[in-house]
Amino acid sequence: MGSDCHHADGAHPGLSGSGLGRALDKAEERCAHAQARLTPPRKRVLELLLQSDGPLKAYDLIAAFGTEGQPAKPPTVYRALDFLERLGFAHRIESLNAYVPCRIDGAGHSAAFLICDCCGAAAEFEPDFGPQLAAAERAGYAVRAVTLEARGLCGACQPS
Amino acid sequence: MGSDCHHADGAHPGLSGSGLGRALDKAEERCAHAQARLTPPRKRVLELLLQSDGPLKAYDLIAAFGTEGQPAKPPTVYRALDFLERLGFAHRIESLNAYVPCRIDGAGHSAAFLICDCCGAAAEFEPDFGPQLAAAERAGYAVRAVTLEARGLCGACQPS
DNA sequence: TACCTATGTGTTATGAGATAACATAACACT
DNA sequence: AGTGTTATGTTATCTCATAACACATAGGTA
Repeated sequence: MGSDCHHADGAHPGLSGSGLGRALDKAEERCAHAQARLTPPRKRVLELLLQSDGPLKAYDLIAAFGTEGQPAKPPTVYRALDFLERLGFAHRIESLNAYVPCRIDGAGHSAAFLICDCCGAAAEFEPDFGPQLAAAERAGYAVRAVTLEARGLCGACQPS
Repeated sequence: MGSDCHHADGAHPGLSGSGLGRALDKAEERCAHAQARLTPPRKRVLELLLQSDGPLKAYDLIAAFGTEGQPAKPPTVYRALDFLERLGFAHRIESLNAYVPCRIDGAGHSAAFLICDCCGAAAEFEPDFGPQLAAAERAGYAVRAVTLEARGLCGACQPS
């Protein structure tokens, strides 16, 4: 689980029990608003992401998908991930080939992460893309989504 | 190269002739300074990147590597790319699984791109990561490298 | 010179990540 | 019920990237 080092994991702890239930209920609600369906495979993948303490690889999700230990087929999970990303419930962390649930309410399609190269934690933070969007506008680009990934060491993993 | 659409390619044009030679000479020089060696495979990969009009996939480089049409072996190219990234001569664009030569003098290990989802152009721009670095500091992270990728449409590909 | 150690290269094989293509099923509207 | 649309199941395959090990070359140093 995201912990390749001896340090405390500075990441978001996974949800469980009623916290998890509430998060899934909220997702259902948001889907209803958006005329989208949180079908069983989609819900299952979201649940796995929410339960996790850190970024999950697609094949981790595939392996963990079945409740009796049977894995999913890759397209099942990749389709669910597409959906969850489209609706802003999850983000792909490109530099990790991994996925996390969105931690920021209504963050749309943009996201920013602080990624610890030691413990694997990926902390999502509120993106302020002001200067970058200004630069894009100057260049005549119409920006649809922005992702930022900062690699380094989290507080717990720094030499001190 | 990089043009999947009917629009003009807004990207950097590839270098050739003396422009290419000058860029490679400059790279040699920077290597000498850094006590690093721009060996033949490394130079060849850099040359291919510089010649291209747009981002190149690793396997494009592998295919184009040999001057008589023989491909390289994957590790040859991946090692050269590692080197070029380490020295700041090239960047990997994560959301494209592709590589570009660095267009910004002495940009270090951080980079920002405007990526056109229509024509595939990837324009590097001068990153101003002020707000993000401030946020990282508040969170106690020691940031080593930042990459930003903005997806959208370049000027030429917008509906108008 | 002869040796040693770092670093870089060549080669085979394989592991990880993602998608194409097509059949079937469920929904939602009339 | 009939029809269009959206989602799922399934097989196979494609693309991307690295492990592991043998060999070669550069540069330092006794």
